[in-house]
Amino acid sequence: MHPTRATVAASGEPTKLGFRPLYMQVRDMLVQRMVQGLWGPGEALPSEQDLAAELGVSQGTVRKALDELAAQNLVVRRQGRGTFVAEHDEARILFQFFKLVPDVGNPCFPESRILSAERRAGTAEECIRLGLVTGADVIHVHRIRLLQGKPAISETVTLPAGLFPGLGDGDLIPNNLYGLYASEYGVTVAKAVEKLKAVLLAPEEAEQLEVAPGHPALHIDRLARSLDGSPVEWRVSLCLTDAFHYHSDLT
Amino acid sequence: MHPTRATVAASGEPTKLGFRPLYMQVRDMLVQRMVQGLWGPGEALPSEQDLAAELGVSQGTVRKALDELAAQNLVVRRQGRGTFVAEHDEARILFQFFKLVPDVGNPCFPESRILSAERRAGTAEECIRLGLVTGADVIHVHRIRLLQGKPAISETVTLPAGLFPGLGDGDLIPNNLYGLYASEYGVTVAKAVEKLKAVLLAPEEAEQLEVAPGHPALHIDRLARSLDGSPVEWRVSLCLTDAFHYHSDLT
DNA sequence: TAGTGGTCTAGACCACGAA
DNA sequence: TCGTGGTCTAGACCACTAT
Repeated sequence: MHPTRATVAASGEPTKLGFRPLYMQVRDMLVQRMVQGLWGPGEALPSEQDLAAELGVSQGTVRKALDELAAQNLVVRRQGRGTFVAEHDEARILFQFFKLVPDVGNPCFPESRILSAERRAGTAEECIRLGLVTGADVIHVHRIRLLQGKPAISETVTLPAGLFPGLGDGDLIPNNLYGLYASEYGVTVAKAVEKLKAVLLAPEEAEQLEVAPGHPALHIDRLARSLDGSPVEWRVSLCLTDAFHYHSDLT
Repeated sequence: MHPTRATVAASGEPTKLGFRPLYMQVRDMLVQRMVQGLWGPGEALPSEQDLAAELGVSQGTVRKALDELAAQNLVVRRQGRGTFVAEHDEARILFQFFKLVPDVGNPCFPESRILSAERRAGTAEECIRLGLVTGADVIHVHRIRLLQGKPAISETVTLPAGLFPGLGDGDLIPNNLYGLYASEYGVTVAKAVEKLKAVLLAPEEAEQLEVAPGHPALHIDRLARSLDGSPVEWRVSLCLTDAFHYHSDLT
């Protein structure tokens, strides 16, 4: 049925050195198809049996690939229904990407008040962080985010303009940006890295957040990456942590 | 070979309602044995074949159980050698439990300077956080931790005295506390939850960290839990984040 | 009832590490 | 050389969902 080492999708060479386990090849191919937008967020993937037949591997191998994708939150498996591409709905954002929760009460999604949105040449730092050539165009958004009705976060978002044509040109900018990236531009935020520091607010920042200058705030520097690992968004947030805290699970 | 639903370890009932998949039962039993100290940190577990034979399940079922434990960092699998109970060596602490890293350079383990260590009745808050009855004895340690040779963290650690008899009574308190808990008291820290806030340092705290009062600092409140989920340690850290940051992976 | 993912088994061969 | 975990297969039955 199979040679000693089958290679999915017949990449040509007999894969002597540098071969990879079949299930990893299957996993990578499935990711590739998601990147290409073959299946959009919320859509069902083919069944394990169908994928196995198409790729010429056993169902167990497809299953192991899908299990890994599920562990990375890239797909959601539902018994009796199928396997679906993960969506960036508010529930997922809340449990995966938004770590600021009230000291008392349940996690909640912040409202947004846009202060500015523009397209311009990126600064040196912006281009480096986003992996762009110096001087490439970026989209820059500044907004205040409210929790429990009060200003809690001053947030600046910087995006590669090439990935998001037309974003912010008069359009409304929705509260849930990752959902917009996915639905309008086919860009899926798959993971992010955050760097946290404690800082003092400058007068301007303090005014936006309606506290006194010199008030302490949590400074969060986040770089979000897409399915293929390329930088998609650089986001810097200044968070008031008087009634909230950043939740971190060490497992 | 097996009834419709085998139950590992013959817990008596035929497991009608509330039965659990075999691999979960196997996983829980393995955790139970680690809790009991049957295999100490760093020791090898029996091979998959041996465990399968002993428990009367297939090797695949044991494997799935072990894979889950490996995903939780409770065991480490090494091809060709065996499966080992995870240790709290500095490498693991560094990648799993110590998230404060230099802005430039590699993560490093902090040195410690003990300021106080005492055994006393716990405060109301301490007893609540640790799940103890009001007024139970706790061990309280206060130390300054140094990174790159300079004070960076003021840390207070509170433990249930009952779990750690004799700790701090003249003994040296090592740098790596989780290693001590495991090796001397058979208590394995398996996971923890942290709450982060930005605060201003009070005069006394500032003096200990050799900065000016009112300097911003990252306030980290950590509750660590053992294999069975019971609270083991409450730790509050005040961290200078001028040259360091807290690293958080969102995956 | 049909189709999906979830569990469990049995057996084969491979890659790695230690003796 | 042997024993370990790692990969892959094939097939069975179960639980859940939709129709």
